[in-house]
Amino acid sequence: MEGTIAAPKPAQIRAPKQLRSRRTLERIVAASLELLETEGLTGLTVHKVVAKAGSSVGSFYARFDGKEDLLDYLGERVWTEALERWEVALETRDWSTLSLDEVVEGSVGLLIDAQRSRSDYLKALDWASGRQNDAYERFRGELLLGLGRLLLGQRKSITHPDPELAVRIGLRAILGTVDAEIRATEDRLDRDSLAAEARTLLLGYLTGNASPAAQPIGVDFFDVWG
Amino acid sequence: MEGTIAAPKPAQIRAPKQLRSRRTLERIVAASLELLETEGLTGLTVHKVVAKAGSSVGSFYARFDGKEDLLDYLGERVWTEALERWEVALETRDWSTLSLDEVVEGSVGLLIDAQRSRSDYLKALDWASGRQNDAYERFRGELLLGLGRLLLGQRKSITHPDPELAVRIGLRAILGTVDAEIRATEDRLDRDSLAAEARTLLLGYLTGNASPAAQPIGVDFFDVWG
DNA sequence: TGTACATCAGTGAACGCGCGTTCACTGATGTAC
DNA sequence: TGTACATCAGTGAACGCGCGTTCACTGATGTAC
Repeated sequence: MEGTIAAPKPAQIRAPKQLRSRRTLERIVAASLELLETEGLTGLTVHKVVAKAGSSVGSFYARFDGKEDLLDYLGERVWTEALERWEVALETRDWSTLSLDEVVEGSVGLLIDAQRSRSDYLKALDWASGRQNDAYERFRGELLLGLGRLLLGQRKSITHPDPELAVRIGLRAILGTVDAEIRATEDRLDRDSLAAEARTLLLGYLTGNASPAAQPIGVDFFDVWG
Repeated sequence: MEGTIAAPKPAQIRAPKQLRSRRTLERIVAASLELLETEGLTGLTVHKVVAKAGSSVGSFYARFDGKEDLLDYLGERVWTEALERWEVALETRDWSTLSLDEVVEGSVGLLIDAQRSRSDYLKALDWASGRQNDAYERFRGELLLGLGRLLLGQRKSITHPDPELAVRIGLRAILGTVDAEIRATEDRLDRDSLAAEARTLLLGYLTGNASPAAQPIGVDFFDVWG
């Protein structure tokens, strides 16, 4: 729970200079994401992508140096967009006026919604590739860092002897629970129950007070994820 | 948290009938696991495997119908072995005489050691393939199921209004934390600190009593993972 | 113990497919005067 | 407005590499009498 995140990693492509080629690029990106979600990483071939996008291999290589670059670019796009939404979600509210209880509730909600909104991509690319995860790790790092700061803002209310450690462990625990629920194929807990349990868990760990949720703040308030 | 796990899935190969070919098979398995850990799933090709194993493609296809079968077989081997160790670990002790506190401590230790011992394989194959995870999911399911039963054996000490749910969520949270720690490349928490925090977290969630670890049972007691 | 035969095990050159990538070419858009 | 030229965009046949897989063959081990 320190400094900033690893290297930026450009993910550079030859930028389109006309509207026409920008559209082609967008079609290629869209086709790639679709293929990733339907057929997984193995099904993602350059030929299939350009066929689905109604383009051609030549056009593809006019933008990207190779397939590798496509993967980088996709990750970059998906996660920077997620990051933007995330920042909006954080800035929407003045967290300093809230109690720890409320911060926990808000954090848990944000975390759940953020992960849920990317679950398709997660399943397709990140849980499946094991290499192209840089952008995701960065996003995940930002989530944990941002929420960690929020929670540590309520430091006086945290009774755990090592608040930094507690926040780090506690957030990871919740993130793990959320990921597991998202991956689950059956008996999936609905969002609000999940949020309530995660809140109880985190609050109990931080303060030693695990009383069940008093009065939910209202979950939709935090919902900025399509 | 119910019934038993999905379909068995045979992962059948043409069994060796002489010592010589059994040895060859073992060399192929060992070489595959090594390649998986050093070069990842992409680096695992039949030619490389047999070269590293000091065998030949013909020998390979005498055992396996194809590469797909190798993956199945590897997963089967790794996780059934893990499962056997796991069962030994469970049966080593009479859990019914322990308090909830002790059961939590023991469970947490088992979970951590089980996951840590497989972390290389997890990184190489399961977090990287996204398809061959059946065997791992089965193992993971057994972990959660077995520990869930243990914890629910102390049902009276659990104050959470829905003990089944609490156990399920709580265990997933810990598993998530452990996975995250294993994946971490820097600032990795040492095993005992991780165990202590996980214990506090789980116990607090289940009972509302998050007092820091009174007296560790002795972590080595549960250590059956090389 | 020896001989004949069947089965098991191992070898590596060869094949073919699919993939990523290149390239010579045509067409569209922008710019200079 | 028109003409000439440069740059951008797009096309798809072709190439070559690496991979999974096959196959004809040699050698080792087991079995029957």
